Amino acid sequence: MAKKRGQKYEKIINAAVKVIAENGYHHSQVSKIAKEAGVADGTIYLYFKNKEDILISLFEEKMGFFVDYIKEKMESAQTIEEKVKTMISSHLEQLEKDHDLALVTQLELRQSNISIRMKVNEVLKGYLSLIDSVIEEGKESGTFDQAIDTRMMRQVIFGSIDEVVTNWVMKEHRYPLAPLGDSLHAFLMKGLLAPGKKEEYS
Amino acid sequence: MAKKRGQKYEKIINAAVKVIAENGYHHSQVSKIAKEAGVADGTIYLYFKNKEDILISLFEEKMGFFVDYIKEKMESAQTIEEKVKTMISSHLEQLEKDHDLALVTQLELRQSNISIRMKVNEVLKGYLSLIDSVIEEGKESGTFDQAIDTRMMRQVIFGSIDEVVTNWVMKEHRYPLAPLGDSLHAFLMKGLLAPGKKEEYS
Amino acid sequence: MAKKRGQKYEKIINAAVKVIAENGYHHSQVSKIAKEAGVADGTIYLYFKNKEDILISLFEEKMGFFVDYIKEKMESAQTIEEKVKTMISSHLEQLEKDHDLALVTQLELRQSNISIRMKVNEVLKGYLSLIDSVIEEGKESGTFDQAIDTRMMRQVIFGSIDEVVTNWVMKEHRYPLAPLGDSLHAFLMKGLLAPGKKEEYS
Amino acid sequence: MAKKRGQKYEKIINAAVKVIAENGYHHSQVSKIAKEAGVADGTIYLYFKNKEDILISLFEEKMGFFVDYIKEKMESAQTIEEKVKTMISSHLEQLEKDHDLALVTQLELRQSNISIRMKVNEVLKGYLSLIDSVIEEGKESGTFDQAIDTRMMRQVIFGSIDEVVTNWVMKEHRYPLAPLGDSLHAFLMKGLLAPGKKEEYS
DNA sequence: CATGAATGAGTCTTCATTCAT
DNA sequence: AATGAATGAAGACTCATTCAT
Repeated sequence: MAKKRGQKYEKIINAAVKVIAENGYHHSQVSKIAKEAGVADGTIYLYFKNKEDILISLFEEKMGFFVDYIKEKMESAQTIEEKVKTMISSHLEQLEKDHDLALVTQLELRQSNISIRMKVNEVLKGYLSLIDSVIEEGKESGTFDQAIDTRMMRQVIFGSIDEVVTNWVMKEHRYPLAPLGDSLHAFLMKGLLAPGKKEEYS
Repeated sequence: MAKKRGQKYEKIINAAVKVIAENGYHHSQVSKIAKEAGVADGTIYLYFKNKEDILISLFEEKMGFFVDYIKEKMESAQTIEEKVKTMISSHLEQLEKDHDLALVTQLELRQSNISIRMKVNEVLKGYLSLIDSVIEEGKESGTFDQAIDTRMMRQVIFGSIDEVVTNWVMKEHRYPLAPLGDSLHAFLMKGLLAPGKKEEYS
Repeated sequence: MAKKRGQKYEKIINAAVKVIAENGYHHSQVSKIAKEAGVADGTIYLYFKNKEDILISLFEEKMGFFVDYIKEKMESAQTIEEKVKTMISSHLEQLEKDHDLALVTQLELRQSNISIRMKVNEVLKGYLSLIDSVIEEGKESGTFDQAIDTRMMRQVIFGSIDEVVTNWVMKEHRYPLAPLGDSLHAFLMKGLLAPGKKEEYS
Repeated sequence: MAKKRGQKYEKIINAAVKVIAENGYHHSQVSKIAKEAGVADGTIYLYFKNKEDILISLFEEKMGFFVDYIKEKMESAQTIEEKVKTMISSHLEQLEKDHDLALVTQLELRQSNISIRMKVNEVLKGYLSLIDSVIEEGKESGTFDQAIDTRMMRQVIFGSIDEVVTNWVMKEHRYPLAPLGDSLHAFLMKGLLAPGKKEEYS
């Protein structure tokens, strides 16, 4: 029933981002999104099952591109340290480039109900797996401390970056975000590096 | 008008935690909270200005006690490392003890509208200041790296702990939370310690 | 149960007039009247059956005095014309003296429900009978036209005075009310006088 | 947003008149009006901003037609006396024809809050201006007494007619209303005519 | 007599979703 | 495929009144 493509599909997703960024999650009615997209209310339901589906699709679409971009950037990284650095910097860069998207993913979409947030977490798994694989690779190559609990470390890494971005959004993007990537990276590396590697890194 | 104390005040707050934990934020009607508290709907409004006020008061009340408990525990800590360890462990312990409260603060209350979340952030500031003061103290005593950006580090610490707790709640408390405090502490310390202190600590 | 006298009874009535004049009928809660009267909410119910009873009693009390005053003034009138003139002037004078009361009787109390207004009409009957008796007297003495329908004339007289007062209240008492009594009287007399009496009067 | 026309618009207005006439102002819930109109509750809000808007629109719609009808009838009147007579008779005739409307405009709508009544007064101004223009015309043509205060006379005329109608409604339409128009007219004319005109008129 | 904390019935309005055209 | 008018369920809050003290 709901076609997950077509130019109107894209139009509606982008309209949703704009409307939510401008009006806030709770003031973003389907009719407002339809108007912004230039379609009739009913048309929304030819492309999306329901309102929840718009939000989840929005996140899938944008986050899919988001993760793909990070992966692509990381491919040119040589060392594991560079990979971590690239991951952090491309995470920050992308969100800094699109204020609306940052506002929607960091603040507005988190006001949605549990069922949407569970689906959002599903989408996030791709990114979390990427982080996991980097940590594992570092541990296997001996660069990272073998004793590290991968899951916990992934939560720390993601939680740290996420908190930094959220604070930046809540401060209404009043300072540049990307520069924070360096100190964030430096800090995380200190915690990640294997005992013998510390000096090298320093 | 709204009396911020009395046994009914407490009863209503605790009823709100239970009802929200059981039904989710969006299905927690005032009448349901009143019923759980064993009072009439109208009685709620003798103690709270409106529904929003219940949620903010809930957070203030519980988070006030939460931070006080952490502060008290930290008083018996001798070294700065111990302080950080105590902070993390008492943060985790408290939430592990009260599953309902953890669910409400980590997931449900974050679905509320911006105005509530702004107030919640105000309340959180007490805790964030505590983290700041610990970092500053560590930097001044030479235990922590002087180069550390306090604000960013506070975000990393809070974001890490918060993410760990949120994951635990989302996994429906299926594993013990407190034990994660040690590795979290170990990791954060590695990032915090001043260059010369790393060996000592190890 | 409800005692229709005592100093608190008077206090509550006067408080009601003040509260309604200041806040409007629909924003005059029983608790507000109680506070203004300096008594507890529950005390109101020792003197009045219910809220409706306060309003009716207010009207009875004030209108009783109002009609008594007019009657008294009319006693010293010699001719029937003077009686009419005195009736109109003392009607206007009394309301001009007490802006709060005028506001309450002309505007606010008319927002009450039908059952109150029916009771209010009962109270008004005393005044309407007075008007009737003056008309009848005029007709019997030959001063007024015998052909006049007493009921209709009473409605015209009361309706005219009432409309003039209401307009004055709605214009926020911005002009003196009493002076209008003369032209009102002159007009009504022209309509009332018997054919042969017109010249005399002029 | 609110479309001020369409057959549903009319349906809802007429349903409101009927429901208010039958149940009284304070027992006329929006859902009751919707049911009577044969539409869903929500449909009301496609045509009216809110409940208040229904009542104001009702008055505007009906009173607009009411005044237009009187104006039209008055056009065929030759003399100024005939104009006054026509004005009074068509005022009474219209309300006598529609008992529900009379009940709503004379009693029920006056129980509404100040903001509605202010708007109602705005609508009434059209009628009051009409009365004013007749009085002015009579004064200019020498038929009416030049000394007459137009504003006061308008209040007397409107107040008299209004009181006569209100009494008729409160007596539950138990007697015919229109016949009262003649004596009302006769009375008002006596008061209005210029000194020299009285004999002519008689 | 007096208090005032507690009660609980009652209603307007929003907005996601449908479906006849 | 697209429209947009119509639907109708759902919930926070007020305030007159009571009654234990």
